[in-house]
Amino acid sequence: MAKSLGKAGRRREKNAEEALRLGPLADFIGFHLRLAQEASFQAFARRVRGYQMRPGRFAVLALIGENPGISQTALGRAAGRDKSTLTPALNDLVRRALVKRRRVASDRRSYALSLTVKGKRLLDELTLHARAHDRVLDEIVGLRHKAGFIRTLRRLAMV
Amino acid sequence: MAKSLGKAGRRREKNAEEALRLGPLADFIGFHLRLAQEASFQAFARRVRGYQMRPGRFAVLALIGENPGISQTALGRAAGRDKSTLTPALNDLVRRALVKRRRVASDRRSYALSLTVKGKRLLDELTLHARAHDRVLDEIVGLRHKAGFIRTLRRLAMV
DNA sequence: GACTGATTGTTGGTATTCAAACTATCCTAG
DNA sequence: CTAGGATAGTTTGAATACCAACAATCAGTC
Repeated sequence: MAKSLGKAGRRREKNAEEALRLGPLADFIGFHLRLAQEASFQAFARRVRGYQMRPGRFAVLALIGENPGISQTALGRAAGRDKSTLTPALNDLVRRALVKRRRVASDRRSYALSLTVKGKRLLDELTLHARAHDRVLDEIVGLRHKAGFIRTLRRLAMV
Repeated sequence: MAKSLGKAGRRREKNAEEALRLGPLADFIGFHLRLAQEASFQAFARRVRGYQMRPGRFAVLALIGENPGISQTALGRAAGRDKSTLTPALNDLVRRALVKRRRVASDRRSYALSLTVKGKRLLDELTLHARAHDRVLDEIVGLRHKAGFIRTLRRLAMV
C-alpha cells in the first residue's frame, strides 16, 4: 500500500507514507509546535531511558541546581508547571535522595529546594545526555538560526 | 518582595519577577519548545472554553474532516498520538455525534472515520477560533518568518 | 487450504497534567 | 493585637498520554 504513492512521493516523511491533507492545520503554529515538542520529548525520553527521568523531571532538577533555595511556586513558574504538579514530582525526587526540602525560617509556609550531592551528580550526567540530544536539534534548526528560534519560542511562551 | 530586584530588572518578564537562572537549560531547544507549546495550548483552551474541546480533540476533528475515511492508526500518526489514546477520544466524539465510525469491507479490522453534519458545523466554528488564536501567534512569530518557522518545526517533528 | 507474521483497534496499568478546594502561614490595616 | 485578605504547598478529581499485551483480521508462503 506504500508503493503507488503517486502524490508527494518525493517527500521523505518519517514513515514514508504520511501523505495526509492537513487543511487549515497546516498553517497553525500551535499544531506544529505540539508535534515538534512531542517528538523532541520522546527522543529525549528514549535517550535517558533507564534513568527514570523524563524531560519534565530533568528540567526540575536542572532548575533547582541552578537556583538553590528556590521555592516550589517559583520553580513551577520557571518550569511552566502548576504547583500542584510539582508536589508528587518533588516527593519522588526527595524519596530518591536527589533533592532536599528545607523549611524556611522566615516563611514557614514555603520550602527551600536544593540538590543533594547525589542529585548534583545525576544532574551532571543527565546534562551530558541533554546536550547530546540538543545537538541533534541544533543540527535540524541550524546553528545560524538557533538563537532567533529560541527567542521566538520564548516570546510564544509568554502568550 | 518585588521591589528591590536589583538584578535583571530591565527584563519585562511574564510575571515581572522570573529572574531565574536557567543554566544549560537556556540553550536547550527542547525546553523552550515545551514552554511555548504549553502556553499556546493553554491560550487555545481558554479561547474555546465551553466547547469541551481542547487542542488535541480539535486536531482530530480537523484531520478527519480533511481526510474522510481515514483509519484510526493513520489518524494517530498524523496527530502524533498513540492509537490507544485515540480510542477513548473517538468514543467521546462518536458519542457526541460529531464523528462516524464505519466498518471497512475490504479490511474488517479497521474503521473509516468521517464527520457527521454536526461535526462539520462544529469544526467550522472551531476553525474560526483557531484562526484567531493563530493570528496572535503569527503576530509573535512575524509573518515574514512564519513559513520558515513552521518548516523548522516540521523538521523537528520528524526526529 | 493451513501456518506464520504483520497490522488494527481495544484494554489495562502507570504517569503526568491542570484546576479547584483546602490548610497553614504571612502580612497589612486598623 | 486582631481581622482580612494574600500566598505556599497539598489533596483530589478529571483528562490525556504512553506502553505492553491482547483478540481479530489480513497477507503471504508452502
